Amino acid sequence: MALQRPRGTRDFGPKETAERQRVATQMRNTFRRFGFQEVQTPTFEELDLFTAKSGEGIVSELYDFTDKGGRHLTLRPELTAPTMRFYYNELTMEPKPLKLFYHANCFRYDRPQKGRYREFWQMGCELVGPDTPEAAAEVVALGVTLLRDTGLERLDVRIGHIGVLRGVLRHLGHPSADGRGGLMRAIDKWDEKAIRDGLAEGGVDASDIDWFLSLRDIRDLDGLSSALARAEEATEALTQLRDVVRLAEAFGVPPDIIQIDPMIARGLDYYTGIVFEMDAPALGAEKQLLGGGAYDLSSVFGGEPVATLGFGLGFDRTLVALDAEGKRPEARLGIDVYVAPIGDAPRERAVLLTTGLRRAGLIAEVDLMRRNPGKNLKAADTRGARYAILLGAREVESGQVGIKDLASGDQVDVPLDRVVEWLTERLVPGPAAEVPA
RNA sequence: GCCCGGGUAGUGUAGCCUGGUCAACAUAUGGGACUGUGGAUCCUCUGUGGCGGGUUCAAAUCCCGCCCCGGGCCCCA
Repeated sequence: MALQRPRGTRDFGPKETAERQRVATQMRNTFRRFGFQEVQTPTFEELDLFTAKSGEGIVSELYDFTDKGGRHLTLRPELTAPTMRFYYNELTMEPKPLKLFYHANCFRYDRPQKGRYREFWQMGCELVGPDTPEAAAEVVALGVTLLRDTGLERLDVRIGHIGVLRGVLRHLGHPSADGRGGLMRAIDKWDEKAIRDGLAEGGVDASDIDWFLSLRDIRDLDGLSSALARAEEATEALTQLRDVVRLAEAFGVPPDIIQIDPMIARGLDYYTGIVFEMDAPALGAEKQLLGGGAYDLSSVFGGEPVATLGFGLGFDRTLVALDAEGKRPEARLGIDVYVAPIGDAPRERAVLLTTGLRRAGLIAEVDLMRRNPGKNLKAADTRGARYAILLGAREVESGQVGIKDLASGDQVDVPLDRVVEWLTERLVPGPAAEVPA
């Protein structure tokens, strides 16, 4: 084959498409139960949208291009920036809280790995307006509910607050206390050497550096409070973090899966408060499923500052995690009924019958290949049909057709004008009818 | 960008180390026979070495480059 699909992209067959669709539908329903509404934005955007948000450095990982009008564009690498662009363009006067979610394909020029593709699907949401612990807690709970409702059992949730980290740095007199620059990245990756170097450059003495490094191992709120008693600069953020965790439990998050992680920095400049990440321990190197927090992109868009919370979720990776746990839904692609004419004479009658079945809402197929009865039964079986209808000249004559239950092999005669009724009674709701929309 | 392992009909495998007797087996699909239930059975067509180069009398087999897949590093807005 000379023509191949591009690296890092995938084709999805009927079965896989149905399975993905089913998980997606499940997730959409969860978003809706939390009061979020789905939006769509363009597949490509102005290049500047993403460089303004994330810096020039990201261009090497973008599918950017120049169109025939000389515009610098790029396929979207993520959906937060487009959604917030949409907000600042057209939605600023919508009633608050504004709850938006999305599910769409994104593109990054990366080295493909397990659960990581050049074209991938992201789900996510933005909650615009409220700056309260309830809002943050609801978003965290939404993320957890979303993943657990798919059937995923093992999930690690780590939650922190940028203000805690910044408060500590301010307490230590470090100039990166606004949360910018290489030190934050070193903390996010927890590169001890780089952290030591970074803190020392900022004039932090050795004993304080050791104290800072020791904070990472504290994974509960009480322990953190006593450890940070000396750093008043972090107190307010710590109080907020405590409120959010408490409320998240009230919003339905099982208490035992939350870990406090004061050192989540998300490697980004625009986070302002609560930050969180969720991992599937069943996965290897690419185990992070979801990440988000409270942020402010108003400077990028030049609009009024507005409190915003959101997260992005790797949809493909979530499916890999479900596979790893053996929880991926099995899609059934079967049809309800297969109509097999016997001989050429009743062919049109068979088509008319099929039309009637379809109008009644059944998934019905009729033989298109003029097979003999034996081959047709096999074909019906291959297509996963629950029933086959045998319709020959004799049946047309007597006004009865044979309906064969393909699982049991039992066959009964049913009057032609009662076929739809007979099948509908037995098939709705049947397994084949559960095939997701 | 780096390291490791792979790539044989649509699918699943065998052969590779030790070059020739090799392109095979299963299954699936298409066509046909059996003339109305044969979901069977039988016959049969099609289809294969990722791509390119090298070594050799001879390459699926050995060597090199590239492409793609998988695992890991880096990155991950």
